[in-house]
Amino acid sequence: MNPPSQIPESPANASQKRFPLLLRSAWFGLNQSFRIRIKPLGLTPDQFTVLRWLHEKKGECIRQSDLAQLMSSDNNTITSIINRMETNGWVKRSPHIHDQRAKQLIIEEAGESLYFKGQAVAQALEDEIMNSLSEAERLMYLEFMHKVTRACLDSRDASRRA
Amino acid sequence: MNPPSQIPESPANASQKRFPLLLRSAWFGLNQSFRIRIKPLGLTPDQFTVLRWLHEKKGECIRQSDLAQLMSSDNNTITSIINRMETNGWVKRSPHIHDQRAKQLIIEEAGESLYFKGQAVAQALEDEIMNSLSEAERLMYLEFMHKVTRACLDSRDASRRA
DNA sequence: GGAAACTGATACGAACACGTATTATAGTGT
DNA sequence: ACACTATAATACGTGTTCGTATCAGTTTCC
Repeated sequence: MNPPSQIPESPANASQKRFPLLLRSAWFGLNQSFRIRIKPLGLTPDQFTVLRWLHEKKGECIRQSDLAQLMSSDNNTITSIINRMETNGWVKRSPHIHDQRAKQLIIEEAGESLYFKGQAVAQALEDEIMNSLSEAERLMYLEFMHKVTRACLDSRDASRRA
Repeated sequence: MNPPSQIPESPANASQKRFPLLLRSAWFGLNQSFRIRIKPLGLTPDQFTVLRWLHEKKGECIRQSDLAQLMSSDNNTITSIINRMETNGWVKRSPHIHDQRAKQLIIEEAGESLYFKGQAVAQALEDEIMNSLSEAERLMYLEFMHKVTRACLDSRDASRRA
């Protein structure tokens, strides 16, 4: 009675151009690709993201809640990620100078070394994806994406306040 | 010694326009906003996505592995989501006609009713986000996004085969 | 100075993501 | 018929996401 189970890939399917579906697939695809590629390093994508921020903000005082903001995440998630990474000796917690509730995060040498290895993989992946657009398209796309991302985060903040 | 902890929001920060960061923030923002808004329905975003596909593909024979493909997910995750949703009486598993290994997924009335309520919320959210672009920009953006999404999924598939 | 409101981090539990292994069934080639 | 390979679903373990509650320290306002 039913046609054989097939995944419609390219038919005139309107749902293929709906923003939420595209965003979900793009994120899952990118994340899964990156996960597979950095697995030999013993890193997960989220752990790499932590290392990236701590590297780029080195010299600044980054608290766990700052990292949560930077990663569009929350304090709960950061706590559990940092627990594992501290156990592995990639980052360490230091007391904050002015606020005794807060903990300053510092990237360790082992973590920095891992970061550099992961960064090469990340850059190659980013270039590969961005090559699907021409130079001119890419500039416009990133501009649009920036606006849309802003709208998504604003919507979240509005929903939280409501 | 260090400047006070602050989240740089708008400075000339090149990392603000990097695709992986934008994609991550957009996805997290959208997903978090949607989660908050449909929480009163007792649904999670992923459960809603399941309902959406089962509704849109109603009449076709959808196996769990088909759903995994449609959602850019995998069989493990689908199994556990369907377990919960079956317990709630929103979907049910039927034996597949031609393949005794497979299970056909069918949306129940309670699930369909929930879907319609969630769909109203989802559409409002999508419209709200898309309003950050003009009509012309939106068309171009969705076209670019489609290409980029395709590239992300292709990259994942290539990484899996490697 | 002191009560109230707020914030940073954590504990705990539910839901989701994903890797590996296992079982049952299908398909393939000889 | 037979071995070989592939696929559908599941069980189990680890890591991530997020809500709620809790505790300690901070800020605000009277």
